[in-house]
Amino acid sequence: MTDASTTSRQERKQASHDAIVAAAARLFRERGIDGASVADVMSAAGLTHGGFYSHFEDKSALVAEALSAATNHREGWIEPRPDMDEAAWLAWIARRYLNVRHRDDPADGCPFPPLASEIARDTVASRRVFESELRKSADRMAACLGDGAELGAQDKAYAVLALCVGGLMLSRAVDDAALSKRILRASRRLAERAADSE
Amino acid sequence: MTDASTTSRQERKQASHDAIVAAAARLFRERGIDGASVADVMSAAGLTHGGFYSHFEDKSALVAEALSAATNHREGWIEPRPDMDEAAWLAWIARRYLNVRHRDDPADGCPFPPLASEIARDTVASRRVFESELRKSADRMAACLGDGAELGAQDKAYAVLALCVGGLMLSRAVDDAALSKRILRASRRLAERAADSE
DNA sequence: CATTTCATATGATAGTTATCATATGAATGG
DNA sequence: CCATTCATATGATAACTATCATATGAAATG
Repeated sequence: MTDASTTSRQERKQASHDAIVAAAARLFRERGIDGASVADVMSAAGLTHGGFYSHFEDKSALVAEALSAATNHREGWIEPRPDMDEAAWLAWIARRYLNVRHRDDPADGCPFPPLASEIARDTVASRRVFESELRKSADRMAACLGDGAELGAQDKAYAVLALCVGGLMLSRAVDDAALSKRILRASRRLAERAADSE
Repeated sequence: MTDASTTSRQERKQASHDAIVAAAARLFRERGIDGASVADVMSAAGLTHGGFYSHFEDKSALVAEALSAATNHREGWIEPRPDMDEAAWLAWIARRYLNVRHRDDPADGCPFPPLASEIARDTVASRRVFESELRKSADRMAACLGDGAELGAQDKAYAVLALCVGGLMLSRAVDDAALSKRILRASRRLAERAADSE
């Protein structure tokens, strides 16, 4: 119960915990929640399946932590750019999100598009985490936007997030590369129109 | 091999086939593809699991047919309204889609939000069907829109679809009812801005 | 150094899954 | 009517799932 020497055992457990969450964050985004089993996650974390339940209550608890970890890891994607006006910033942020590199790398990308529909059917706890992470993203985005007559900065943020999430999802669900790019580009253009030019 | 009397056997098989597809279209939208087993679907269609493989090659073939059936069933949601100008039509169509009734009834709603992310990981065949159905929706929508300077009617259609799909998905993934409504409302407002007012 | 603790591994369990094989019984076609 | 076809039911299979129980071996403690 000493304090100064936080034991190596605790540290190792924490390291395992983090490895499990990191592996889950990648696998869930890549294959979906149902598509990645507990054993898959544990093995991707370099462990065996048995120890899982000494780290998490159940799979859904892991879902919540993994979702949180994935968004925190990507927190920086919404950045203020004082050199830009609102329209330019929207064009910039939309381009940062709606592009083929992001489309083709779900494991490292935004967790909202691949996970939102499964989270919608998951536990209340998971939905609360999703909500909290979405709020954070919207707040960060709103700080870069101005209030317009019909649409406040917060509202703009939620709408632009919806557009980004939907655009990326649709671009991943079609087969034709040209159409996929078209969806990305068209969504970027509409995002710019969230700006109020007064 | 007579023609006039299309035998009752064929008719019954077709009826069963249709019942399976209809049940799948509902269940997949409600629970996701992984969330509805072949046996679940067959039982919802009033049949037992065994006969499934005399109707479909495999589960993925059913996914493709169910997706197609669901979109065809909802084909009418995109309607021309010659009495409205572009902005009014966009406000009207967005309101028709982004509302709490639709949000709370996925089994009868648009299949894109609940299925897109799973389809993105499914077979090429499924993605082709998704693409084809998305194209149909976009074409119908584009016919009600005008070409603008930066955004053609088709592009507007894809962007508005992305916004609708994303907005509905996010509104389903959060727990707080007020936030959910806010997402719907904000997305509707942004949809109106797809209009070119010249 | 002996003992206890505990993180993880190994090994079950019960349930679910997609898929296949065979049985049944009604509709067909001679 | 008898023989055949065939849509569907019943029943099996092998793989996979989340979860739990116990074993093991290294670290912590006295």
